[in-house]
Amino acid sequence: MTDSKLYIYNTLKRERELFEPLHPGFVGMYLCGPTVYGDAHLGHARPAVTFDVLFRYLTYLGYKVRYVRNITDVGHLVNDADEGEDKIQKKARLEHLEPMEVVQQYTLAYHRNMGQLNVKPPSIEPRASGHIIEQVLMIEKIIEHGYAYISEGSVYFDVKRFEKDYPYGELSGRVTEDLQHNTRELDGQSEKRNPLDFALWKKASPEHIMHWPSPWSEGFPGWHIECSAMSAKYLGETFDIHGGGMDLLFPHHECEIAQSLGANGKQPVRYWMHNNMLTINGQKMGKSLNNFITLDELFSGKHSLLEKPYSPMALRFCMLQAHYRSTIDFSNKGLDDAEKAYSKLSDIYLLLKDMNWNGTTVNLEVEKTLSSFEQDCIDAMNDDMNTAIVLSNMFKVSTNVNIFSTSGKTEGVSKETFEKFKNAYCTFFTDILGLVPNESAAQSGEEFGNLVDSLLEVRNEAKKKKDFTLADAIRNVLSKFVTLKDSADKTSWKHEKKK
RNA sequence: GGUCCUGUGGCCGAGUGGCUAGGCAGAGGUCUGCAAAACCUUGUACGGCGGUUCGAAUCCGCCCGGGACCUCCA
Repeated sequence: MTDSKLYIYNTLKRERELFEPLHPGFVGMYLCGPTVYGDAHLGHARPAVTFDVLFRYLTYLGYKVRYVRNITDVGHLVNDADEGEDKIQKKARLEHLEPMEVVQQYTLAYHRNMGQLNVKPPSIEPRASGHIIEQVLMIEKIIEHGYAYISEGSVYFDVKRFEKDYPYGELSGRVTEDLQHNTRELDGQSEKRNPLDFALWKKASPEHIMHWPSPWSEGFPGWHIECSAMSAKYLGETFDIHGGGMDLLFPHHECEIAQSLGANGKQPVRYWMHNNMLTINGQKMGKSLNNFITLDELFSGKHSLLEKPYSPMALRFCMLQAHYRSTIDFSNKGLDDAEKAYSKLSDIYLLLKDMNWNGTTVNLEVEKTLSSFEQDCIDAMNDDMNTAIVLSNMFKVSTNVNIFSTSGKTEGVSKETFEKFKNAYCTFFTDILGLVPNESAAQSGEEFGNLVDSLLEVRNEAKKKKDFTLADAIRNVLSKFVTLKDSADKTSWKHEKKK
């Protein structure tokens, strides 16, 4: 357990594996990013936060990490009713905007939301539309190697042919024979030799606005090729970590593997990582179910299912409290709990940040608790990124910090251990888990702070004179804006957004 | 229908063949003019039925419930 090496669950192997990067000291990771045809919703937040924490942790471990997260701004079908119309094109028509205008608008919105969640920007954020050439070149290679065929100006991946040389379905545990029976009729099916074949390039129908020239037709790339082409370009034909939601396991990631093997003859990814999905009040989130919550709606509280606005950090915390491979159920109660719990750890952070060692004795138990804190957190992260245990460790030490704070003495701990612990707590809170401390007095603005302090002076005067009616009246007024904490000698306060 | 995951105390949510998860809520107490905050104490849970084992909530089988994917989806 304390062997202090990172183990991650590899979907390909279906077990935890020791993480060893291809090139010592360097890590290449790729995450399937958003399709920018609509507002970012709760579902976008999960992989973004999950792999943000991984990115941060790998960096903390000393790796030089290149993190690539794409923006999908071409292709992708909506559903049967849309007859294969390009998502982005459809939206553009509805809003009478240029497709790239829509892309820009939602890309900026996505970035804004990610910023609110304190998700770090990736090292490279490539766009599918900017890598048409790379995709065409990759398709050509696949054709050359005999794993794809041209049909009516479109190019399809030949799964049957591919299966003669490589296994297909390993990642998702699919057996092609079973899939045959369960495949539905889709647009363009007649052009395919086999229902399992998937498009690498699609000829654009006349009403398609977004299309590019290619050796086969004016058209657009297939649904899966962009990730293969862009990950290979920036991370190499084989790289370390590929992440995404479990829903992308099949067909998306399966197809990525097939394409890369077909083009380069190499397994593209060494560790496949998949975050689980989320539900709303126990139900799958989906537009048709009317429980689809965008991040803007969550942060503003403007959604019929929400009782109040929830802060980005409440959401982030909520996700960190669960393991990334478990489903998370969102509810007002769950978010309320997360908000309170987060606020508690945030208070501890703020107290600790400005605390200096001034102890006189060493208590074995306190010393032990605080000295093992850092290693306990590292062990938890090393165990397939168990952020829930990290948070649990943080709660365990919160009592110690509160006692230090109320007593004004860091009693029971050696200076060395205290410094190490303080540093570890702050590092894990902000740098690794990526939490931003709650708005403190200092951040509320000087004037606001002065006003509160002045009122508290009056209240303390009143208290001295035992005029509790006045003192309580002031407290009642203030409690609409801040939370007061009376201690023996002074009253501290915390700015909090009230319901 | 096929493939796979899952069922933990009031709620959320880790974990796991014998040793404390944690949070929220609740109860009692300390402090306090009162309250809040903080601190102390308190809960003996692992869907059901069998099996393996010295020992299972943890492994196996069956049953029941929930979910995901198989079609764009994070």
